[in-house]
Amino acid sequence: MAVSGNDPRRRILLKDVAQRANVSGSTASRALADDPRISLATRLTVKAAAAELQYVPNAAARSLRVRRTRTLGLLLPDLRDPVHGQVASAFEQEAREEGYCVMVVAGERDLVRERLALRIFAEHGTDGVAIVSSVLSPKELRERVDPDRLVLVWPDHRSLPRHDGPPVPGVIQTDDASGVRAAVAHLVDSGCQRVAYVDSGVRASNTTRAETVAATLRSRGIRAPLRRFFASVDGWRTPGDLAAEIAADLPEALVCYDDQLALGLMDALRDLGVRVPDDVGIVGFDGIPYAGISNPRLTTVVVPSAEMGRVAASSLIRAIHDGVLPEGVLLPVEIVVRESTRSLPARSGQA
Amino acid sequence: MAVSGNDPRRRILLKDVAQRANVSGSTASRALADDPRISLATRLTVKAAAAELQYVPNAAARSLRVRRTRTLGLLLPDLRDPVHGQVASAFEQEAREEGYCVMVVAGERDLVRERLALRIFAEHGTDGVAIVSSVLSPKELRERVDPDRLVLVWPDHRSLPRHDGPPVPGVIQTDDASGVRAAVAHLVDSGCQRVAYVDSGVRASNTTRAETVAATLRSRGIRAPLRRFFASVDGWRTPGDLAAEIAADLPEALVCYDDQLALGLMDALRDLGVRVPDDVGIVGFDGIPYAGISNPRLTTVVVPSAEMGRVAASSLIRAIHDGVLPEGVLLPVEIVVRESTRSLPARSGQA
DNA sequence: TACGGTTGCGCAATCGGTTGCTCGCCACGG
DNA sequence: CCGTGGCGAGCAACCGATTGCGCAACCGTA
Repeated sequence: MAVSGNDPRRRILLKDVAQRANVSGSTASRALADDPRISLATRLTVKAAAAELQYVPNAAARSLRVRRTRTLGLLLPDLRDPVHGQVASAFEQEAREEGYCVMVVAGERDLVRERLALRIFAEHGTDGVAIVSSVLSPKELRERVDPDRLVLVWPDHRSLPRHDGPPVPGVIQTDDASGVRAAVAHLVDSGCQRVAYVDSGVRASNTTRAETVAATLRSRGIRAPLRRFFASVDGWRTPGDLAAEIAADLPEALVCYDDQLALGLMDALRDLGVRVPDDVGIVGFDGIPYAGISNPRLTTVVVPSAEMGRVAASSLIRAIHDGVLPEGVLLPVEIVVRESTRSLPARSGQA
Repeated sequence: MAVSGNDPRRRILLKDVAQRANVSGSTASRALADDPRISLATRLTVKAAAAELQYVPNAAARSLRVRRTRTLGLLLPDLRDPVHGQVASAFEQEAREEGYCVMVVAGERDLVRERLALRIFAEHGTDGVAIVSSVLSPKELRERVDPDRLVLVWPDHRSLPRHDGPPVPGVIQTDDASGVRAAVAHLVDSGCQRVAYVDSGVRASNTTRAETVAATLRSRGIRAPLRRFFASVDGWRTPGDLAAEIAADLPEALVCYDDQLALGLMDALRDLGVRVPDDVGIVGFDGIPYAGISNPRLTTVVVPSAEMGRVAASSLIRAIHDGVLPEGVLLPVEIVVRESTRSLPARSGQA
């Protein structure tokens, strides 16, 4: 019948704790904050009272007063794909360990939703905001969010200044270019001449990787223009269609925009009787877990997704505390050679 | 030099809006809330002022007064794996569409961290909490969180009342048992007699699935006791070790705890020269995207992860509005037969 | 006994919206 | 001409914690 306490389940306030400890609210507050002006004895009494009453402070009241929420906003395109999952996971973990909690919004690569997210962060007074691969321009982002409390996580540097310049404060990138170069170099070293690039074609803006592929091929003395494929034209296209187009005139190797694409393509190629790596070599990008256990296992450029999330959170927190953004970071990537590009040298001038 | 406004970049308050609209703060507040007691003209004036000044209300102040935060807490074990990523994604999306935002914490299957998460939710005054596969008991959860504002998402029903009873309010489950039955039935129909179950062995608590496998086999007239394997004993074990143990005396088919395990196992078995499905059939569980493009493609019991997240959020929100928890939900699962169990009938009594 | 210096604690203002109650004003009917 | 009703808007309290400032008690010392 009666609830466990004698009160009608009312939430415990600081004032209740104070009352129980026979001190004022101010003293209780200071005691819980270990203010040295409060005697040790009083502090212990107050803490004991708080524990007994199961006092839980009201974050809204506190943040109203102190103008900090110990909350971070995380805006990313999607929580479903492995890369962003990794980033979000590491970000949340790092934040949590520093005593911050995370408000996460998936912007779904939509301008309106992303703007809304930023507004929500503003309303809730997040102490800082991290943005992963936004469709908003860095310029607009910095207008809408205090730039000193903002870190940009740009796994690929779409619409960001090329990272071959000096690092931009608050921007965390991966060294895509050298990853792509390593991938192409690996293919060329394996004897491939006819390398093609398969772009997600979500937006043609990201021509950087294709350019890097082309440049690397040229630097290796391969003169033929780079063939390019697009995983999606005008919004949609099945992996089967893409595979068919590729199979119609098979290159020796494919560099794919990311692992997801590479794996899907491998699957579709299998349906067409195209063997990997015997008929065509494939390289992915990202290093998602499934790249390591696919059949054949996928050669890929591993980007440190978790590290990105971690660094993003710790940079942001440092920015909050010091008031100044840490230098930008360019994280290294690493090529991992697996079966999908093995035994390539066995093949030479066929067709 | 000077910032864009004439003010020293001070945050815009309601009072500023009121001033600009020549009304009092109360009127401004009511106007922005479309209170019918305020004349239309005044409302428009106030809204215009708010828009011009780019007014952003302070959520802390508001929730302090109205005792609602329009924030939901989401506690899950991990953001990295595809299933929880799906759940989180759908939860966040649904919440966002209803005007709530989500505070997410990964509990990492750790008692302390999960309790801490609940406390954080309490401090921040989340209007509701959703918990996915906690290691805390439902009893403890309901003690620490207002049970009327709590939904439990239990993809497998570990330590929850078996779902063959009446649905429990606020509990969202999947119909695991019938999924497992369908999987086993499929194998038996394909001519398999010697079916084994491969458990994640994170905790031996989840014997339910193994029991269901065993019971289904018995009901199909197969008398031999069920062989069980464990993907982890005492915390760690490589897929290779597991595969070796299995390969040493190969069953005809393996039912795996989940897709991740199944895919890892397939990979490890391939190293041992064991062919799937020719030497052994494999069934997974969850229906993660990669199950559909693995080689061979994985037969699996598809659970509606996104649906779980969506339903969790909408149930929670309904609970918040109506003050009473919607009935529990048991979501259907579906077996999808793919290559990893194909051509099984071709094989019969070999060793 | 008186006095300066600590030490320990409480008063009351404050953070920024929200809302119950009240009040002024105008129109209309008696 | 005055009473009444309704509409539109403002005053001030309130949500719950934090904190600047001040005060009282107590110490030791002269």
